[in-house]
Amino acid sequence: MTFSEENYLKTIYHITSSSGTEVSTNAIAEKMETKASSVTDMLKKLADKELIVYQKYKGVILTDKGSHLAKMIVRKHRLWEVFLVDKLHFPWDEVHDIAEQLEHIKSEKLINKLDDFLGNPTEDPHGDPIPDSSGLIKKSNKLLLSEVELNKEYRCIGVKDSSSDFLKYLDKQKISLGSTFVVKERENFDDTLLVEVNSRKVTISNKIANNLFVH
Amino acid sequence: MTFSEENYLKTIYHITSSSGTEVSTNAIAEKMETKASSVTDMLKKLADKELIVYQKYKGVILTDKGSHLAKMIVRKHRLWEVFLVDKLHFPWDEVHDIAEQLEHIKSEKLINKLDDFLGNPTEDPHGDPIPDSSGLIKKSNKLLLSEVELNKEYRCIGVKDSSSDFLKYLDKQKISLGSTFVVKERENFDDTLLVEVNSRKVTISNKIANNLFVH
DNA sequence: AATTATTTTTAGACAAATCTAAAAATATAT
DNA sequence: ATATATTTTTAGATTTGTCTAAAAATAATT
Ligand SMILES: [Mn+2]
Ligand SMILES: [Mn+2]
Ligand SMILES: [Mn+2]
Ligand SMILES: [Mn+2]
Repeated sequence: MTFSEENYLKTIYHITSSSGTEVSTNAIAEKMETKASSVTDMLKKLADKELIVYQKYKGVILTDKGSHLAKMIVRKHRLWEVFLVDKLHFPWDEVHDIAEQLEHIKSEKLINKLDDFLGNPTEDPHGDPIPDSSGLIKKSNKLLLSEVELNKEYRCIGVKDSSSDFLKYLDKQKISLGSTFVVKERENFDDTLLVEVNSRKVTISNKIANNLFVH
Repeated sequence: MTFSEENYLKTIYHITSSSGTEVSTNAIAEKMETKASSVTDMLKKLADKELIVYQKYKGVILTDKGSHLAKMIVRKHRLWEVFLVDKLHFPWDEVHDIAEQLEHIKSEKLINKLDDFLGNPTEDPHGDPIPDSSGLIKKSNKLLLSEVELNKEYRCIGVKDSSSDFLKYLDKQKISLGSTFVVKERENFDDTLLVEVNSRKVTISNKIANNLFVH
């Protein structure tokens, strides 16, 4: 598999797991910042290799084979992210781009040894689950901070958006995975929250609250 | 730079540092297992980028810029090899192929952090020197076991050939970097050596002795 | 139901990296 | 010095992944 094929597969996997249904040509093109015509070309190739089921104009879904391969790429991506943060002490907002490269390194033995070296982590630095070597994903029942009850204690377990901008904002507000949240007030007009973060009062907009997973 | 450009640059660097003079098209083609015509095409590209000095039919040499870039690729290759052996406990004969992939990962910050994480090693698992971040290489005065005096003690500090076959042979004979050698006898007919390896008597052919660096 | 808008696919072009076959330059041998 | 052999370069083709522009299919509106 080429880097390009792997990137398409991973993108289709990510869109599927949030939408659930068939993935459209345009949705792929948008996420990959490429043209729809390029996507169509690649879909034919992936269909030939039986990694996706593709019917003209109908969108695509991954086959079992394609889904497994996609999960293996995600596994590599997230394990490398753990390595970069835990071992090399990269800040969590700088690891994604490097992991985009490392996820294409081909060696099953390497990734399994890396997994052991890291202590078989189940989550990456952004709280996303790491598939195990057979593709199994431990899913946690997570809530968005925006949907949470007042005056109950929650722990931050992940971020929905892991853009550098958002992660740097969280650093500035001293919010990280493991922080405790108690929502004290919800402003009716714009759903802004008044939250105690590790007992420190912080005002959090609805947009921010919509991108923080808690438990 | 593309992977292909990096591989050509590295190959030219390696041939230069053993031969010293201009590198011929055919020498590159042979080492890269490709055709001379493909090499010519790439040489034009590298010359356009001022990474090599190229005159038709005259062979090539690296510019300062090209030489520095080549050393940075070698640096990455060897640091990753150290990581694989020291941290992930790969056997030393399995790391080269994986490092061939990892050497193309682009991030200066990554490689410098990796360097620190590994304790700034000066040599890779095969005894080859690791250029520092400015391209400086600490060179050691090493001898081949085949050229050594009788009844003097030497230490194994590197291998010239690092093919899997040779490294596995050394594992079988329990020879590794740091082993002590005392050559007791040299057979005149074929230069076979009788060597005490860590006080254990071993017969070593001339071909083997020609691929072991000692000090 | 017919028209308009959007999405998707096709057709054809292009850059990168490779190849084969042929031509040109250089090196070797008689 | 001439002929022969080797090395290197060019010419032209191929594969992969991309693009633009146009055509075809599907979806949304009137
Ligand atoms: Mn990521
Ligand atoms: Mn992540
Ligand atoms: Mn190597
Ligand atoms: Mn090495």
